[in-house]
Amino acid sequence: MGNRYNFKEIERKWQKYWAEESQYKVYEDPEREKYYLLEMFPYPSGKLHMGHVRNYSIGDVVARFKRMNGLNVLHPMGWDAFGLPAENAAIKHGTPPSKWTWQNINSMREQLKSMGFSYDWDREVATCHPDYYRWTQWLFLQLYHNGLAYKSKSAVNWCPSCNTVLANEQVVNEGCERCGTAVIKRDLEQWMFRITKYADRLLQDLELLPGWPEKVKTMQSNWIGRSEGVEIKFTAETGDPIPVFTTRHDTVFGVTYMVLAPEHPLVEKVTRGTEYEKPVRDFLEKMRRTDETQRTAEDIEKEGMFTGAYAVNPLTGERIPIWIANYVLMEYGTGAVMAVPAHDQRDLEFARKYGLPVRVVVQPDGEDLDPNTMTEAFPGDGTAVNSGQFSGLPTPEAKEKMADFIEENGLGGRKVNYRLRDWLISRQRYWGAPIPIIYCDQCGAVPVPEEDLPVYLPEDVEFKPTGESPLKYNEEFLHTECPECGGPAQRETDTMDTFVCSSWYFLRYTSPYETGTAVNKEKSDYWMNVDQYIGGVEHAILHLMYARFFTKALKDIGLISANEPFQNLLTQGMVLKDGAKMSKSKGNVVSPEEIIEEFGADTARLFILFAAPPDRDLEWNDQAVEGCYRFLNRVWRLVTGQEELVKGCSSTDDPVIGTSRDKELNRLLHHTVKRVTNDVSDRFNFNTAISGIMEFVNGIYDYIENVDQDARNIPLLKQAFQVLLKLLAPFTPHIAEELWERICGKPGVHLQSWPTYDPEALVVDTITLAVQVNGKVRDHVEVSVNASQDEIQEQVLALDRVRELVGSKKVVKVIVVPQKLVNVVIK
RNA sequence: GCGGCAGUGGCGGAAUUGGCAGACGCGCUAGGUUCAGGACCUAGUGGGCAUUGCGCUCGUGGAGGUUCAAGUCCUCUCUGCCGCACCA
Repeated sequence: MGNRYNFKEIERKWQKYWAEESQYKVYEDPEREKYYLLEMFPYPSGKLHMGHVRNYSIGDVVARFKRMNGLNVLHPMGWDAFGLPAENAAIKHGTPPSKWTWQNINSMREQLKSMGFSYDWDREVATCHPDYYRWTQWLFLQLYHNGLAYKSKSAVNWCPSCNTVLANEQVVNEGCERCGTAVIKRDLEQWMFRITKYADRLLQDLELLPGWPEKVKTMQSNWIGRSEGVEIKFTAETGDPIPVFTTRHDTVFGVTYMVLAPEHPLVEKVTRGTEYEKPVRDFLEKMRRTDETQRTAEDIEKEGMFTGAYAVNPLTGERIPIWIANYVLMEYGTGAVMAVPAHDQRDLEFARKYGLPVRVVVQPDGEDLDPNTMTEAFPGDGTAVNSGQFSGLPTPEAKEKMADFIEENGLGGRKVNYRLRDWLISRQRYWGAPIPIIYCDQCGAVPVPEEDLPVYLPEDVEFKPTGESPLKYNEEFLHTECPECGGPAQRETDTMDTFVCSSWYFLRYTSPYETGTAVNKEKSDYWMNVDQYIGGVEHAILHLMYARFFTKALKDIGLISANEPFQNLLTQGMVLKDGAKMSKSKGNVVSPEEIIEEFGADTARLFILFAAPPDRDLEWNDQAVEGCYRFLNRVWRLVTGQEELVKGCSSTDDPVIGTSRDKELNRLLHHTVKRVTNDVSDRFNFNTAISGIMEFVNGIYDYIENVDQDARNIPLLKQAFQVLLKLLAPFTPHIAEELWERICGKPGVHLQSWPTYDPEALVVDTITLAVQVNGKVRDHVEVSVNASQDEIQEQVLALDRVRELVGSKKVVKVIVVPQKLVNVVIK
């Protein structure tokens, strides 16, 4: 091999070597401190994109760094392999989803390997493999037996284009998260996970996660949407109870009407046989139609209709009309609200539109609301008025007293409501883990016995052009025996939401070959929690909430000990080109393959880590990529240029420092170690870590250029080169290993201990202080590092420049900031 | 509307605890050196004014304030991005 930086040859060589040496294989070792580093596993779409490269490059730096710091690092990789694209490809090209998926996995695995990521490939999992989904099914059964999985008929979100139901979380702007098609409501019987049982803990335990971004915690907390209030029992004149949930029970004296959601079961009952029956039915029909199309409109007009019925306010005994309106949601609270137009903007708009009365029951301090003219509701705190014995109380107190009153008199009670819904996991799709349930005419829904798992997904299937699941027509799959009575029975043909599969994969990595259970408890106890999780912020709610739910549920069932899955979370920014996210439709995609081909994996990694801090968006810049390539060439020339001089890595003695040049280089060396260590370990600021290494390289060049060959301190240079390669190792592993082999005679830079710095070496004799006059820098002064404040002050005041500026003015005071500057204040 | 984040040269970004704004890199300019080929080396590079000097001055979205000292703290305000959005 010549002396040029031949990245292609080098990268291939070391990837092969590391694999042969099994350098990244790990075992549980109670003697050693563990570190579980995890990046979100990819969907095997076929090709790695820059987002993956960024995610996994960040992770690999941390993994390699922690390893060099002596930790036992678990760094696994796998495939989130079930999902719709495989089926779409099957319908389009006739390739079976399984074949398509495994081909993609194989080619993406090769691409990951060509980046030099240090995964323990022996722990690889794929959620579509029977050895994996068998345990997904098994976990479903555990949830089922513990009352956390149930079947229920309800109005669900249906995507007519994907031919499946969607979880609440997968509905974005009233459309399908995947294809954007407007979602419609259908009444279906579906399998659900009782995540609402964990609502409070999911919310509370966010406090146990100081290592998560505030943004993600806020999003989860908003999604859970906890609100404290009171449920009050209103009663219709028909005798039917109409409970309402409110957070403003202190305004109950201001209720002038009530509103039911259009889907509320009482609507039909109270209108049946009355003159209102037909108009209400027409209205509901109209609502249902707009529901499907127009719900995305920004400010849809509040619309409603009187039902002809009345209810009684249990606190006042007042008779109030019952309306229906589009702004009341059946899914939240009780599907009915008490309307207080003076203190709720929606109620006020509605009241004004339909001429309903407005009554003020809270007066703000120093104001006097007029119910006849007010155009904006007053939702704030004030003093209760027109509220019987509660009048005169400030809002917080009124809330307490009235809640007590309501409870004492049996009119209702305090209640906590959540926005979070149970997790609907049934999917009417083929390419997913079959739900292990059998339907028997005699016995009903019967869980598949654990010993019969897995319920295999048949792989030779034919797709209907309609996109309907082939499982429905697969006789062999469909027909079975009832495990209870042995009679003929049918299998559930729905599969599980792929988010179920990804809600526990981090546990499987801890014991991927375990055959007796989903997770080996001893091993997961050693490895869990994940110390650092890295991935895109787009999973802030769905995946991260589901994984937290699973962890808590499995802990309660006794399968694991962890309460939270991910101790620290880093959400990386997007990779942009020309200011926009890379996408095929915009034509601004840069493929990782091209970059690896042109500049090598080390350059790709270096650029992506150098161009921006990991949590920020990163703008792709071809020229800056070349800049990184030039830097690696510069490193290459530096080390190979001195190769003969600095050969040999056996001596561990510190070099003897003689000249001031030596001292300078030595100080830079220790300074760089300190800086890079801090940047990588505390802050994950790889961009500044790399700039530190660049300065170090510049410093070594300076030394070589300014010191004659025979005057160079060879032990010092040796140390400098070794430290440089160790610092580079986590970022650009291949070139670091190649150059290490060249100067040390054998490979192994990644097995070295991370360098430490000597605080002594950082100490200098003199330091340069900035000299300010009235806060502006006017001069610099060199002072002894031991100089006292008085000595420094004296020295500064004696400076020509300072004396000139002071002139006849008076020195008011002199501020000396040690190590930094001196400010002379004059007047 | 509510919540979160951000705004610094031509560009990506530094400034970790209030202490020299612009590290490092890209780009650009000039010079050198090879042109064996994605070069390399040296010097310069925020604006304006001076450039026979070493200096002066303005400058971190905007306006105020606190301080000897503010990108950093406080008040108000503008802009952009992201998330949620009839949740009673």
